[in-house]
Amino acid sequence: MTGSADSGEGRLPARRPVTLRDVAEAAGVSVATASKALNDQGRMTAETRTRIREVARRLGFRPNGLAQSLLRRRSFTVGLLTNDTYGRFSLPVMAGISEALVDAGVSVFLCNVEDDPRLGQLHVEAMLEKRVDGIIASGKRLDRHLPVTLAGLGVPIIYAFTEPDPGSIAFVSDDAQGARLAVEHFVALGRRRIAHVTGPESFMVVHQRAAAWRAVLAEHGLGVPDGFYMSGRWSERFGHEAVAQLFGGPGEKPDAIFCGNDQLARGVVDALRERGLAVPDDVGVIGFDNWEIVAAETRPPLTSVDMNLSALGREAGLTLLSLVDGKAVEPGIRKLPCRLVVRQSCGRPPDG
Amino acid sequence: MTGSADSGEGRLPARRPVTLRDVAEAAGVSVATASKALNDQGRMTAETRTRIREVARRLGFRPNGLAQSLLRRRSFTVGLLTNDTYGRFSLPVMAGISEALVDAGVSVFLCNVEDDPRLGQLHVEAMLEKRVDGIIASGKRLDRHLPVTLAGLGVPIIYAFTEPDPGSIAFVSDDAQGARLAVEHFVALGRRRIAHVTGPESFMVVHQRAAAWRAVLAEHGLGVPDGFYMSGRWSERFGHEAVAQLFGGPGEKPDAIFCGNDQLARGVVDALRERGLAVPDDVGVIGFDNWEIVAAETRPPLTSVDMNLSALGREAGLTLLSLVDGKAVEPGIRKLPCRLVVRQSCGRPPDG
DNA sequence: CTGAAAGCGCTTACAG
DNA sequence: CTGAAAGCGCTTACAG
Repeated sequence: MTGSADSGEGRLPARRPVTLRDVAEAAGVSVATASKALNDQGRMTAETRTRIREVARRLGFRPNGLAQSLLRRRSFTVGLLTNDTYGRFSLPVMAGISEALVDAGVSVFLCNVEDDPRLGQLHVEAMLEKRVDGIIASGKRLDRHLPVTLAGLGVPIIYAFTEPDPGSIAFVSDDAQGARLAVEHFVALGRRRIAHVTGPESFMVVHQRAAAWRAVLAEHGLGVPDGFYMSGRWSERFGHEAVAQLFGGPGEKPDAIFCGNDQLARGVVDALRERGLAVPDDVGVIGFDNWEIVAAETRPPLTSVDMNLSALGREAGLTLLSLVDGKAVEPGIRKLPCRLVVRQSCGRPPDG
Repeated sequence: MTGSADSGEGRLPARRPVTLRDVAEAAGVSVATASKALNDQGRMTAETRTRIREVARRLGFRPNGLAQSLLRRRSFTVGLLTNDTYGRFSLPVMAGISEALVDAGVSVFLCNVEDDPRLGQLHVEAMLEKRVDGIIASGKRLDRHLPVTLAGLGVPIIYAFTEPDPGSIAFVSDDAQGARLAVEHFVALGRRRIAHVTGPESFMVVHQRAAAWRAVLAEHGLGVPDGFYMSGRWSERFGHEAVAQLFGGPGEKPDAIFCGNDQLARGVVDALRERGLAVPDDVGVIGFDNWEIVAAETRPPLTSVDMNLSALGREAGLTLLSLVDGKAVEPGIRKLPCRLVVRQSCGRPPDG
């Protein structure tokens, strides 16, 4: 049969997309009727409806979302502002957001603003002109602003890991709870001299995690010997330096080290091994971030606190959707729980 | 002065955006005139034009991009399909693409398809409905397809690090050239027994880099002793295993090791140190990828081949823009050059 | 120099 | 049961 319609027709790039009008003409009805047939609106004979649908299918009709959006005053797009394109934090968050939204037919504009106000401005302008239904501002730290002003834009906004405007909604992991998980795990394993090696004190999370570490120790009647708290850089190198200090001098030595991130933990584990100390038998180590590629390659593989970033992204996405739908959402900072991923660096249970 | 217009007016989220009609009414002209005034079209007294502009500015008018796009048949959006959201390859590529496009007023839809055909389908549908001007398909390997069919979509497409459809345009780094850079650097440094430790042979790049390594050696009259080529996994662990084999048995020992990625190189460097071999004095090491966070923390810091991913992304973005503008672009696979980032693991020049 | 009209591709009351 | 009309917010010939 010649002329039979197959989905391969029309591979020329320059062709005009088929419009509703094309469908209507081919089916011998008005555009209005065609529209209603395809959207399950109005009343018409089942026969007419299926015939129109059949024609639409055959022609490869795909409604123009631009026209629909104009009418509905809803673009089914949201903007994702981020300053962490190279980093590993935003990624799982972005994946979670995207996953939550794609099923609602909502697409995400990726707006990498780094720390450049010009880029921020540019992207915000573009988003607004494209009439995004909402914005997610995603960063690396709750205590730092993105290089943009988002207040009073007239668009729903959700913040994730970045400083929110007053009265808005922000998502962040519960760092204190995450840290408790790690330290309590050590305690349950029978460790009694638990040190903490972490990043610079200019980071809010450094204080939150350290406070939780101290609190758990206190709750169990454990002390913090001099030098058991070490704040420095977020680097393997500082992990090495910390071990040199912790084990180099006189005084009490730790039997466990809770680290502020996985890179520190990696440095700590390597340094311990180089000193002839066994991990976890002599010293247990737990990291933070559960950065798979570091945690899994550490020898032994690293136990680490996972911030559930992609679940957090999903939550953020769904909450934005609620906001867009006009639902009322309580403002404030929502702290989502972390989980401990146990590998081999922390030690086995006493009865294991 | 009461009623003076300030940019802070209207912070209520539910307010209607101001339209061109609002501007026209406020300025006492027709919408047509208002449009022309703002777009520098048509002829009118300079006075009228500036007055209209002033009104628009005062009202905070921002043209509705949806309406403009409908008319222009150009949405000023492109879709970025990727299956590497968690990985480190797509990121710099995405950043480069985004950077190239933002200045042209083009926004990027982030479409994470992982390896799921359902997700692929979903995102392609969404992009098509939203009338993207073009698509960039970005992956991890030129020898693997994304889980989507992109042929015959009627939209310009650029491929980056993923298998292109026949007759289309793809960007990828020049792996052979990158490998040559590394091996020639070793040769220039006076190394004569250069081994190659790399990933699985199921990867096309493994063959391309290995061939270049062999070619450079041959050009300099250098041989490949038995066991100097080791193909395994892309992991630190395999780096360790490789060193154990290279230095554990009898036979000739390498004075340089070119590694297929930075994780391998990291494993190799660590293993060499553990054996008491000095890097770079006894054995030079060069990695591939220039994954900053690994390369910089290796002791000593790793010399590595950089694929210039973000420049590649920029090229891909600009090329897509040309296609969208209807310019003819030669199809084929474009290989973009790598560069060698010299740190300390490869050794200093003989005269250094 | 300015405005009325038509139209981008669709949807939604409202008639008939 | 189906269609004509109005309209989303804009732009662009075309009149005047």
